[in-house]
Amino acid sequence: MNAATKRRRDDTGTASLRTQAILETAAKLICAKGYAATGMQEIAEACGLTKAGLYHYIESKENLLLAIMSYGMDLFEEQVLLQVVGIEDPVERLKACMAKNVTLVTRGWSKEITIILHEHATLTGAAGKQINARKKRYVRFLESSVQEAIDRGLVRKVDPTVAAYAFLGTVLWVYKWFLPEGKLSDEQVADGMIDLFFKGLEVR
Amino acid sequence: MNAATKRRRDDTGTASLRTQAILETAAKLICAKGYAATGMQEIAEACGLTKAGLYHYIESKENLLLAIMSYGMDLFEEQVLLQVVGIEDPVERLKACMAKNVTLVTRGWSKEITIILHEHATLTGAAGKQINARKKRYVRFLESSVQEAIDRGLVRKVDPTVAAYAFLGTVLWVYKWFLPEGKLSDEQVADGMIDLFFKGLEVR
Amino acid sequence: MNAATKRRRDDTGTASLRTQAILETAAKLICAKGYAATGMQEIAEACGLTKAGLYHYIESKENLLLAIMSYGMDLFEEQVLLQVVGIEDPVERLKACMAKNVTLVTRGWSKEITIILHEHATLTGAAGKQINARKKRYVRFLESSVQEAIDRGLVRKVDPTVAAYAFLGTVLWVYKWFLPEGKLSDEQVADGMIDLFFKGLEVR
Amino acid sequence: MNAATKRRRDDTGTASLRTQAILETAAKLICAKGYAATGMQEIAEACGLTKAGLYHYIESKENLLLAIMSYGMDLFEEQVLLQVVGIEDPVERLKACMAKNVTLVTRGWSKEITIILHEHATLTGAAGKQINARKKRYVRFLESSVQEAIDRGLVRKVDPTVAAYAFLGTVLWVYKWFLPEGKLSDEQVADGMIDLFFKGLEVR
DNA sequence: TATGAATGAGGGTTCATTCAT
DNA sequence: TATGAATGAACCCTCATTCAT
Repeated sequence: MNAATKRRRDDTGTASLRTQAILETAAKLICAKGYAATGMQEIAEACGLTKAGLYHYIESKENLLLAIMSYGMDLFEEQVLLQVVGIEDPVERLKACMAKNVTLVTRGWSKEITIILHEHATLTGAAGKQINARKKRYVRFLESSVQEAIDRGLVRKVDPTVAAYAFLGTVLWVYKWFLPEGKLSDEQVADGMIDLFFKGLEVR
Repeated sequence: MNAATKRRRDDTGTASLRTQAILETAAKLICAKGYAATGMQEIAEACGLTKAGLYHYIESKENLLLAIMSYGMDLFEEQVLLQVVGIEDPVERLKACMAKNVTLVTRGWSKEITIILHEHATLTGAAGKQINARKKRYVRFLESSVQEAIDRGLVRKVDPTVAAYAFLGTVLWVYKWFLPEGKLSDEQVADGMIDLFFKGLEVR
Repeated sequence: MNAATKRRRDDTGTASLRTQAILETAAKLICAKGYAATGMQEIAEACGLTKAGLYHYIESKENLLLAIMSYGMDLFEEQVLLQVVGIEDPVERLKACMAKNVTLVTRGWSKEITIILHEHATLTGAAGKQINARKKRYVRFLESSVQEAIDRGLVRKVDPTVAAYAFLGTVLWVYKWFLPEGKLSDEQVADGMIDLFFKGLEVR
Repeated sequence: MNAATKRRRDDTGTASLRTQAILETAAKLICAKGYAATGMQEIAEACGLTKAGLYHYIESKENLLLAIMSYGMDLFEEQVLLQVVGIEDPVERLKACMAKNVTLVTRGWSKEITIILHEHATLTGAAGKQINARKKRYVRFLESSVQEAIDRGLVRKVDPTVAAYAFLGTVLWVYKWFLPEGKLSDEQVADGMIDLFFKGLEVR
């Protein structure tokens, strides 16, 4: 129960400023090169530390990834879920959610989100379960919002699971191709996708 | 530059039967564990070869991945693109394309497709460009089909690029969550997604 | 079931000539500096190999120690136990055993024996159990020989366990102080200890 | 060369109360896991200190081992040698010595003794010489006691060196196998060994 | 075609130790 | 006295690759 332990992390909870900076740096690298292809050496150097020095702030490489992903999930929940759960109309809720979600992915802000998406099978064991549980919660939220909309007669009778995953695919695939300097602005993408997802491609 | 090299493959062209079998085996492993996490040792063993023996059939690990991906693209083009390019009605063409594409992902057939999707940033340099060019061709095909449908007044005026990537997200994200033994059959997923993508979520 | 596995070791069984040489070299180093203080680097260098090359012959450092100890136990059983188990008179048997045992320790032959004695608590888990079981067999052999001698009225009524461990202490402690070039020859030590152990220190 | 150093210890001389407690704690760990396998981190933690804090009390890990061993030798000399040097009859002296020595090893009291015995080759250089010199003194004491007994006609004519090392082997090997909760009490072991060593195994 | 042997580079991690505060 | 931060060196081990046979 010494000070070091206290200040560092309470298991993926809040971290010291320095630790936060390290997570940030590590996320940038892992996002760019992939988890497996990014060495601790490299991360340490990017942090202005030696490999050994880096280990004052993290427990292991795996744990570092978990911390990054946890932070990413925090970010997502704060910037997406928390912003929309209060919306009463389930269709408006889903539309707002899609907008927030696309923006989160398109804005350069969040390498963490990209990492969560790309390294979806990297973490195994307890750590993997921890992250997957939080992802699952999002799927459930989407499913139940769709179901609620169906019950209210606001949307057509579709399978909520298929709809949820179609929603996610539409929104998250973006990380694979979107370029901030490309011909499409993030708003164009968000608006276009909402329009498509809710109104469909075909003429009415 | 020995005889073996000459006979082997003309760089992602047709391969000998034995080489084909090796690609198959390697794909299974890489699909299951990821490229970086799959060792040459492991691959060699699974092929009933020693590491050194394996190198008679492939040039390098990177090249092996390229070969797998190229084969995956062949497969995709043969089983998806080739089946639908002939369809005159652009909407029917896109619907058939989506059906074929979802099926390709859901059916266990093609670990190669999964690898192409997951390792989308692993290959760098010339090899990466080669694959990306073929992917781009698919995007262009989707975009122009959408544009054609718009021109004919069959679908609403949407941004063809956004539509193409929404199409892709909807269809390809499936590899991240679909389980063959899950509660949804592959047909349910394909039909559900076509329905959603073309008719939209909201009531008309 | 490839050739490599076949030729190498059938789990601490017979080893290839090269492997034998490596065990020999490693034993010399570990004997001199202790297991924990001897690096794989060092061992590899002494074998004229790189670290990576060394790993073609061994599985791990722990396994290397196990192999050395197993070989030492083989040596011991062959040069001590096997030579004396056939002797009918239990007292003569124990005397011969002591002679052989002292010689084994004093002769420079066997760094392996020294390692077994010194690193008696280093190996844990299954490997440790394996070696300990063989040691225990030796203790049992001594105990039952003593008991047999008591039953025949050849030796005084003493606790066989105490006698067995006194025997072992007398004989094995030698490894801690004996120097081949010292003032005492190995025969003097062996004879002196047999005399002492069986006749006792005090005048009769 | 700060104030702390000055006050601390005059190299294996008397230590402050706090230092004593640290030696005690460190000895417990080193005894249980071995010198090489015990980390400074671990020791510091067990002392309720950080690694850096620990270094206010010790100079180095090697020096810590020396201090423990020195303290062990103090203990031994006080509890064994000092208790028996005054005994006039050399045979009684040796018997008492054996009794005290066995007890010292069997009683859990002294991890330090176990460390001295087990890590007999760990300390090198000046530190190693220092401890070995004290050990040698014990051997000389045993040798001369035996010689004295021979001169007085109390024991048979044996080589005093062999007798001394047989004595030590008998008595010290105990640390390798004795368990406080085993079937033999420490008194049984001590009595049995004295009986054996002085009267011999064979019937008279 | 296929092998065992071998390697250089690097993997993540831990070590005892130092030092400004 | 005691700390957190930091380090260089070393830890055991695995990697993709090469090459004589």
